[in-house]
Amino acid sequence: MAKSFYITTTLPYINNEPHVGFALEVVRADIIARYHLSLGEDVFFNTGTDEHGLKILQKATEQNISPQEYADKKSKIFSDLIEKLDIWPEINFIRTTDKKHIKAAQHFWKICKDNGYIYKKKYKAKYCIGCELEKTDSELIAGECPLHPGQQLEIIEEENYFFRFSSFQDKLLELYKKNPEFILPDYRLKEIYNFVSSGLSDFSISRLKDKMPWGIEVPGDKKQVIYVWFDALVNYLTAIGWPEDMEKFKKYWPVIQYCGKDNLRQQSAMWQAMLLAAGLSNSKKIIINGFITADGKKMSKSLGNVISPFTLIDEYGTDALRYYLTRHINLFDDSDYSDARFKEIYNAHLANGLGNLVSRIMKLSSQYLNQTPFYEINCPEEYHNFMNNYNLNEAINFIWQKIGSMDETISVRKPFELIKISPAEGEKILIDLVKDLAIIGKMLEPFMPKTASRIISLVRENKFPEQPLFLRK
RNA sequence: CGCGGAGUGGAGGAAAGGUACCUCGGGAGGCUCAUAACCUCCAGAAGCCGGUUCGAUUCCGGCCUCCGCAACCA
Repeated sequence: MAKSFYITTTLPYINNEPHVGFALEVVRADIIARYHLSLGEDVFFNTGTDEHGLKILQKATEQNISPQEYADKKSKIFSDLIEKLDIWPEINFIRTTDKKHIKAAQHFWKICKDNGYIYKKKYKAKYCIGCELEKTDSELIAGECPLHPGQQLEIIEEENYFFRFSSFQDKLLELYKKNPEFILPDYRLKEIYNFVSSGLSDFSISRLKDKMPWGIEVPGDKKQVIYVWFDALVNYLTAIGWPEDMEKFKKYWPVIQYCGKDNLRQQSAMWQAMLLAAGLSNSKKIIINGFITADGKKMSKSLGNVISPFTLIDEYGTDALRYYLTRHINLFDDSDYSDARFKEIYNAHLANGLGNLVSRIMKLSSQYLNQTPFYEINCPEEYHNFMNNYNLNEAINFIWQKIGSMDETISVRKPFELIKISPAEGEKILIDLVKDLAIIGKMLEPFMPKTASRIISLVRENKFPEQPLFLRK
């Protein structure tokens, strides 16, 4: 039986348009998924949308539609993006408003409750009458709401369910110690270790339905809904059939997760504690991406510098975006984006680099070789090592090094000249070049699926590309 | 001392205890298979101050500067 492989992204919250950071996450996960597919593994790849909670309710109210309508509309945009990014078509797209997920989340709650990790408690919240919203301390400046300075905050008391996060400190620390590679990169493991070491407080996992009806009802309490985080995280289980199809679940669990650095705590501490509370085994690995900044600043709606993946795809094409995200965004640290840089990279590496190389080789090949040799294409060992270690950056660097050395070979060994003087020698060089080009195509498959298949079929049919692979911009 | 990250040629990035690499840009030459593409060569760099070391840009400490995060914010 084929080895199984389960990978997921975080579910983006649908209060805003998808931005390029989510594209980064899903593209990277897709590359890993496609790579494991190419190894013949039985891959389950999950993404979707996180759709409950106050912000969604507010947005829907603003637009005068029901939260479900709002969610349907927004979720569609995300699934369209998945398609446009050329993500593996068999990806599972889960919505936290799916019936199956709602049932699973409630079931998960019950187990945690039965195991004694959920309890009811009164808790005090600060409420700003101006905003008509609860405020957390971190939102306040000098004890006042920054939007309504001088106004007294009201203290309200509310009864909520709490999760005994505090019970899991030792178990979490043990998890981190035992699995030094549980989190990538290692400094994020250190970060979360410090956080958990410093002590954990229980957190609220429900909301009063009167105040916030847009959520999954707490089992056995019609007055409360499950807090959106607690519900959303369960999707990683629901996606692979839990709890109904335990056979499927056992086949794929545990999961490899991609997430942004803002999700470190939720994914690698809270979620892991939740799994322990439900008696399930922990995730296999969590890979933490950095952020993409825009011209040096954090992307935000108020700054108006949010980069839309749709715009980039329309301008440069899907594979160009996939290339940019994997090669020119740091694997783990923050990286800056600018339009000028994207264009520069597009022209230098895709048009002048890869695209031009394909043209020059295939021109020679189609002109001088009767047919291209059929080889079984095997990727070099180094490539596999990088891919198996999730080191997409090094893997793709390796490909471009190869491209560079092939350009050099053509200039230095001049097959275009040799073929006229000494056909046998010229042919031999050409055959090697074509063969290497096929390997490039093969290695590019997970990264740039369309481009890769174009290269491979050009080689196979021994054709000169009528349209350049990447037009100069 | 809340936690963490970063300061490398004109720009953006990488690596490494001992000739600092890549891309873009600048300069010079070459080639003609190719998308005015490609190849070769040249100029140009490590925030500041200490320490460890035969030797540090790399390790350690301090300072300065920048940037995240600070949990019920999804």
